[in-house]
Amino acid sequence: METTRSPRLEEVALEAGVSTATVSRYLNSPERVALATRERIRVAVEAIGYLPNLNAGALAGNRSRLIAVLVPDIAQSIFNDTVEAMIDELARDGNSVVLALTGSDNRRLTAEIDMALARRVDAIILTGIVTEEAVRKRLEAASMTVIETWGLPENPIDVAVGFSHRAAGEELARFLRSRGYRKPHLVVPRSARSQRRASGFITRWVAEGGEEPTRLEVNVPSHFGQGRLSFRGLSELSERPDVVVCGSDWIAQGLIVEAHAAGIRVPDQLAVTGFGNLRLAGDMRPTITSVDIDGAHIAREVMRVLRARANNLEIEARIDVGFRIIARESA
Amino acid sequence: METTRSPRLEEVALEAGVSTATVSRYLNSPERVALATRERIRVAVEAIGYLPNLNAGALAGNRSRLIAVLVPDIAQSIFNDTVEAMIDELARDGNSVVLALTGSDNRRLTAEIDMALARRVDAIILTGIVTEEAVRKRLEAASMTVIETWGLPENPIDVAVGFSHRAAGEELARFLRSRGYRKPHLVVPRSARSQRRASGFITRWVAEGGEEPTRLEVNVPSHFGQGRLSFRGLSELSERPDVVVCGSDWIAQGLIVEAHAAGIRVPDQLAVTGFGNLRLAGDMRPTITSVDIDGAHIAREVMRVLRARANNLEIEARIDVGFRIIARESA
DNA sequence: CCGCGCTATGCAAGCGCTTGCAAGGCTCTA
DNA sequence: TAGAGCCTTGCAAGCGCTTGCATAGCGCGG
Repeated sequence: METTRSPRLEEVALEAGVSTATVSRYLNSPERVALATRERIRVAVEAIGYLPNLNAGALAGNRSRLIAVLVPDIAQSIFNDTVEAMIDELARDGNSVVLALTGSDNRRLTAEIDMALARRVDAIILTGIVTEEAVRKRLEAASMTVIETWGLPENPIDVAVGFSHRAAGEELARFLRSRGYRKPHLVVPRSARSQRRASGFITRWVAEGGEEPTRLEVNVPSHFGQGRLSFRGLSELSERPDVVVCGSDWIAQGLIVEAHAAGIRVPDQLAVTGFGNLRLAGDMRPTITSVDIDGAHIAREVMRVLRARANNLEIEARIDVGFRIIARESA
Repeated sequence: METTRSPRLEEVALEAGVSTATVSRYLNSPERVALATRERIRVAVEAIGYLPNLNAGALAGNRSRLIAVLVPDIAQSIFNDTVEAMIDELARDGNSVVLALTGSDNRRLTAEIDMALARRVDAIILTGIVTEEAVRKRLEAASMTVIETWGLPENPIDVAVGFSHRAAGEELARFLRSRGYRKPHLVVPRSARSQRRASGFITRWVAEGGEEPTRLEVNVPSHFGQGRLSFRGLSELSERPDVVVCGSDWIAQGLIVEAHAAGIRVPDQLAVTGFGNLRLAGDMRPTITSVDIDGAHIAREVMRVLRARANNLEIEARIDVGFRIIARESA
């Protein structure tokens, strides 16, 4: 583990016969350095094998190029596509992502936010809406770029990039109604988002003359196994539903597998919808009708926000990326 | 976005009537500060709402408390459990994780390694073994803590925490042989790890008197849809296998679904095994026989390595966390 | 009552960059 | 040919911490 200290900017400057200021400029905004000088520095950097010390840069420049991304989990997360797309985009711009896990625990959320602030990250990206008031306050007090994704609250802490879960629920209700279903049953994960969708669904469904749907709540994160359990729960209902609206594709998938095992044909005897349009939704047999959220789109909008902020430009506080119902075989 | 600069160590020191050195010590090793002083500083920190600037700390202390974790992807990754467990453990120790995505592209891997070095991370954690020589060299040259996980190479770059994929393959061969299967078919993702397992399986299978298994290669990351495709591929074989050894639980799951759709009973007419023992393996119908890798165990060992390094203690270069075959209904 | 060995604290020199300011050198116009 | 204006570069003052070294205070044995 004994190493000679890694080369500093100064060594490069010496080698190239310029000042450290010029090398710094070359590294951060090459267009401000004359072409010939650029080349000399390039050669020097190469020769020395110089790698800048980003911590020093962050301190001096008050810009860390570090973005905190806070998610509940990654083992079983509907956000993974979005997070992956964001990390890709951010890396392309020379940023690094500090990924922090919050579970569904506000204490952990708070702790991770403090950590992010201590790191002086350039922005904090949250998946989901922050409901807890204390957390909101803390974030607002920091007066930094905070991006809430996947949700679209009335009053974002700073900026929100997402879609209306309520609208998604309503749209789904309309869709199923138009397909002639009569008796939906909702399987709703205990997250603010899912609850909102369910609420939208019910409102719309009833408004269109349907009778109040039955519902079952399940824990988050939702997973395949819950689908199976949910199916069993159906037998306890006084009347069997004709369509089960699941809070995630995993639940839908599990439910379909269990239905088949019980000899029930999907969608003939029981229709099913999922949410998230994970890859498996299109691969499942039958393919699963789902609601698609374009993670790459969210990532691009997040980048747009970040770039706007970097250039002191104005940006909308609420960016709607929408959603699409993907009609497939299961409903 | 106009803010007054956030409070510095000095303000806290002033408020508490001590020097910045003492506050710094309080923050980093409280036991070195007298009890009464401790309390005064605690109150001052609280009153001021002080959050240390970790970038400054990293620069001054030559310790970033930043750990880079490099994975191919997270959208469809068998490592997610392990990564999640590592992030949890690391956060508990006051570290942050910089998550970088490398795909299966060596250029990206190299770029992300450089980024990690520029950040002066305290350690780099890789999932999977680094095969590319240039990358190895770069990492060795950095002479820092580098932990390769999930694999167990003969000569780790620095430290490896994982298991022998070859042994896992061999063990699976032995297991299936003992269960009386005669004609296995392998579905092998194009990753070094999977290839190694396949190779171990074949060697062992043949050594035990079996005939050379057939095999199908699939792209990484593997997913549910490939399972379905793999099933269809079976019909092209001259003789139908009695067990399909899949490179991941997702493939196994997809294959089972497709088999059912084709009216083939699993495991009666066709047995299936997965790999990774994801949650769904236990939830699937039939439940999937799989190979369990204990992500939390890997995470704990990684922490042990990190702590040993922090205290300049010796640590084994190869830490075997093993694997367990979980026999379930599907094979 | 002195000196030794601790413990608790302070002093101040960095850590390796970025950037505001200023100056030198050019080009171009009037 | 002088001045204006731009481009390029250097100077040097930080950015907010950590930590080696020095010092002060204290208890205690001789």
